[in-house]
Amino acid sequence: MQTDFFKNNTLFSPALETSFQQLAHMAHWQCYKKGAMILDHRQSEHTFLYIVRGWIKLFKESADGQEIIVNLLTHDQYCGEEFLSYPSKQETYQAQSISDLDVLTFPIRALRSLIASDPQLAFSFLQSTLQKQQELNERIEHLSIQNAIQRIGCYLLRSCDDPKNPKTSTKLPYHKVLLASFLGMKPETFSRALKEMSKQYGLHVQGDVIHIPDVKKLVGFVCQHCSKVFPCQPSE
Amino acid sequence: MQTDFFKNNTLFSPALETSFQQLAHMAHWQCYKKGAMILDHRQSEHTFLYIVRGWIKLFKESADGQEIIVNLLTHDQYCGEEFLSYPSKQETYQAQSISDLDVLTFPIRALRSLIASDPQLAFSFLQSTLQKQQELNERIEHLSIQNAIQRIGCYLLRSCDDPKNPKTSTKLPYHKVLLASFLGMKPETFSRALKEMSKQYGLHVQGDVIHIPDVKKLVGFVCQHCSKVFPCQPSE
DNA sequence: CGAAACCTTGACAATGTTCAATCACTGTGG
DNA sequence: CCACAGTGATTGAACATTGTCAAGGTTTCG
Repeated sequence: MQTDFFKNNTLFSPALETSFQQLAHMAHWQCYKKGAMILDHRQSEHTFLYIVRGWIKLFKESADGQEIIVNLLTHDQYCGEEFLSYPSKQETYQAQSISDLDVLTFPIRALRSLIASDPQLAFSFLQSTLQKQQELNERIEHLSIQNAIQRIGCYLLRSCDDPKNPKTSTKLPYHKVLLASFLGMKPETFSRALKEMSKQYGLHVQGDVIHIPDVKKLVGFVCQHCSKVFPCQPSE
Repeated sequence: MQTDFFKNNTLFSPALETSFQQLAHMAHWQCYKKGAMILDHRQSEHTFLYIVRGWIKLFKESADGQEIIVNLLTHDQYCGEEFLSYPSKQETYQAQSISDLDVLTFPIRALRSLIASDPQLAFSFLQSTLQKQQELNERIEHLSIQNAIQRIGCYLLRSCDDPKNPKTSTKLPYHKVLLASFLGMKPETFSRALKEMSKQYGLHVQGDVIHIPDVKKLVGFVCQHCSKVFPCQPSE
């Protein structure tokens, strides 16, 4: 494994010069096909996973056997950082690829000691974690106060190709079932909400490609209960 | 300000010996009455706030003027850590005391440079942030899959006096309106849910004191969709 | 004491879920 | 290449949950 990858990466590049060799040494590059199990509960506890290409699904099972989607992650996102804290009372999960996938895996213990010895790397992880925390706070806000249509609309607006254009479009990166679950609703609700949005806001849905002909109109409904207004600047 | 406080504190105690003086120097001890405004948007961006005694409410306003509860925090919890990242794209908020209150305030810039220079303190903040992240993940899980009764039940079970006892009780630390909003529901829904829980699970509600006569029975309903079972160990 | 905030309740509307049926799409083996 | 199984997506109807609005009771605090 080359050190170049780490030197050109937002998360790792602030590290001390001496740390790059160690990172390159502990990381393992792995490739998977779509649908492969990447981590089980036991493995997740010992693995920091950095995604280079593709998508993964993090999930758990509820007491009554339902699958709970924890997160959906893509390139330059990662998971397992929670196990850097020690002793860890964090929850484990399972990871599965939902597309062809390239990842880097790091043994958590080795990464933990490196971070503890490299203040610059520690600070970079802290910054990145705070950023992630912000995203979680947004998800909580949305689940608390937005209805299904608003949550979907918010997702579409944030993932659209050209936010500045008055009309734009976007392509869902994975199945609607997954997205529905990630947004905290049932697939049927998701389907009906999309249909309703077509009627109300002229959305054009063709498979996984969605065209938004009037961004402003959609924003007017989607962002009304939120603390921010698209393109998601604080509303005050 | 004495250094003793920091040396006996989970978050700060791992710091380098030389950092304690600086912490003591930059921190300001402040006391407020119930209902005081602690931080406005502008101030929140520059302040790390550590609560010594009492409760605060963090909140924002939505585009349509509703109050959004971001968090409710009490002693040994803190806010403002998100502004340690720099340049910060984090969202600001307002803070108000909801009880008599003692806090420590830190100017964020000074704290940021101290953390950047003290690897042990940086690592401690990273650990603490990861812990907080875990809690946010739990809130998301609960908002996604639990109904109103389950969310309330989960809150009551986690805050009850004696989790091991088959019967126990708890006292709400603040108004029901706040708790309802924190749990993502309307006050009316909260009120009706408590009533329903009295009927179904024998809860006895007297003002802000709630008695749970049969913990096991309540757990059977509350924890069924969750990935953990009371006292909140992973269910697998 | 009286005002204001908090809390509860009822009637009703809006939203979301469940269950079952159907259709569309994809990949596999004959 | 086609038949077919399996998954994903949509739809309808019945139902459950939550929100809204209005009214009235209760508590708190100056």
